[in-house]
Amino acid sequence: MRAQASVMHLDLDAFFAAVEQRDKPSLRGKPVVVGGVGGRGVVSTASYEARVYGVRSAMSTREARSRCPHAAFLSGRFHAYRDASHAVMSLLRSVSPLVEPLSLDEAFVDLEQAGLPDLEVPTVTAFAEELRGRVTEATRGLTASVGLGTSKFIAKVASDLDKPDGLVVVAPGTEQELLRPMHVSVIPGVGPATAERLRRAGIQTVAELESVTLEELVRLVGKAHGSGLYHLARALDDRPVVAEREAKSVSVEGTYDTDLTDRRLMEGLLTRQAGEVAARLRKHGLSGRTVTIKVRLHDFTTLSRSSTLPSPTDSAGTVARIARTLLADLDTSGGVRLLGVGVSGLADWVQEDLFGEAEPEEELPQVEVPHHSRRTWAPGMDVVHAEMGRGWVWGSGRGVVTVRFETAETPAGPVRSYAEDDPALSAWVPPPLPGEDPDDPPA
DNA sequence: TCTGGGGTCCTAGGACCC
DNA sequence: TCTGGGGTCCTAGGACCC
Repeated sequence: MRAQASVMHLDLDAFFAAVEQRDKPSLRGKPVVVGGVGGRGVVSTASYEARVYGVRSAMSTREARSRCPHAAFLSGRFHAYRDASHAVMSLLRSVSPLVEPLSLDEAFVDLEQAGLPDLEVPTVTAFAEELRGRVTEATRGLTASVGLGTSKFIAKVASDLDKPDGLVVVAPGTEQELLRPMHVSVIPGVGPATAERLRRAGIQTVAELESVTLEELVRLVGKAHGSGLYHLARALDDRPVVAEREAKSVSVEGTYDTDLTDRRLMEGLLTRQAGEVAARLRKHGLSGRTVTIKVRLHDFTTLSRSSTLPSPTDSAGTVARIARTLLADLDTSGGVRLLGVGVSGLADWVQEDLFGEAEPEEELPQVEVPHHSRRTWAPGMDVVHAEMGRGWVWGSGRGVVTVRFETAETPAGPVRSYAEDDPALSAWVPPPLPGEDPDDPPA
C-alpha cells in the first residue's frame, strides 16, 4: 500500500438500469430491472427504486417479478451500455494513463500518473469530486460512486460506502480502523463458501481474521487464498493498477428455457456457439489450443470437458468438431439446461508465414461430397475422408491439415497430417439439422 | 421448473520428462 | 528391474467477481 490515497475506484451506479432510465424518461423514478426475461433469467441490475422491494443482482427474474410486479423488466441494450462505458473510460484515460477497467461500469485509476500538484487528501478529494461531475456530463446524466485510498482494496471498499452518487476518501493510516469492524466478505475473494468456512472457525469480522495466524489460514482455505486473506486483513495490498490485460479465454454459453434431450439439437447448438467463439477470436486476432465445453444438467450439476490441440486454431469448424466430440462422452439423458463452448490457451494469431505472405484461408480441397449438399459449415473445416478412412480435422494452419481418425472401436484413433491440397483428403458435410436452412449454416 | 453470462484464478491428480 | 524428486503440461472442478 502507498503512503497517499492515490488509488481511485469508480463505479457507475445501477449502471444498466440507469442507462435505461436516462434513455426513456417514462422509466425515471420507477423500478427498473435489467436482466434475463426468460423462464430462467436472472437480474443483472436493479434500479434503486426496485431495490426498495428487495430486488437484487443475481436474483432470479421470477423472484424479482414476485417482489416487484410493477417494475419494468428489460432484457438490456448492450450497445448502449458499451457506448456509455466507452465514454467514461475515455474520460478516465484522459485524466491518467493508468486506468484498469474491471467491467463495463467499474475501473481503477492510478492518480500517481494524473499530474496532480500533490496527492494529499484535499487535493485528491477535489480532483475526484470534479471528475464525478465530468462523468455525469460525459454520460448525459449517469452518476458514479468513487472511492480513494492507499490501495485497490481500500479504494474499492471506499467506493461502496456512500452509494449512490458518493465520494469517500480513506485517509492514509486509517485503513485498519475502517476495516476491523467489517464482515470478512468485504475482502475480495471471500464469497459465500469462504465466509462459511471462516464462520465455522469462529471468524466473522476483519478484526477476528487479523488474529488468525498465516498457518491457520492456509489450513482453512488453502495456500494462495490464505496468504491473500492474511495480508488483506491487515490492509496490506500492493497490487498495481494495470492498464492492459490480455484475454485468456473466449466463451459462449446459453441456458435454455426447457431442458434439452435431443443430442442432434445439442450438437447443432454447440456448432453455432463454436461459430460465435471463432468469430470473436478472429475479430481480436486470437487463436487458442484448448477447446472446452460446459454442460449443466437438469439437476444443476455442471460438467466440463476439454481437449488441447497441437497448435492454435480460430476455425469455427475445428472448434465445433471438437466440441461435438467432447459432448459424445457425456451422459445427457436426464436433460441439459446449459451448453457452452470456450477456447483458452490463447496466442496472438500469426497471420503471416515465414515469407511474410498472408496465410491463406483454411480451406479443404473441393471434392465429392456424399449426398446431402456441398455446403460447409465453416471455412474448410469438418469431417473429412482421407486414405485412412473417415476422420475429423484436429488442427490446421500453414498449409497443413491434421486429421484424427476415429471409429466406434478406436475413438482416439491415429493422427495424420496432410498438405492442404493433398488429393487423398476430402471434405464431408453433415446433413442439415431439422428446421435448419441449408443455405444459412449456423457456423 | 430457484439458480445468467463472461470471465479469472486456484487446486489436485496424473502423465511425462530429466 | 528399482528408486526419487522436481518441473511442466493437461484435465476437471470449484470459488469468485461484475
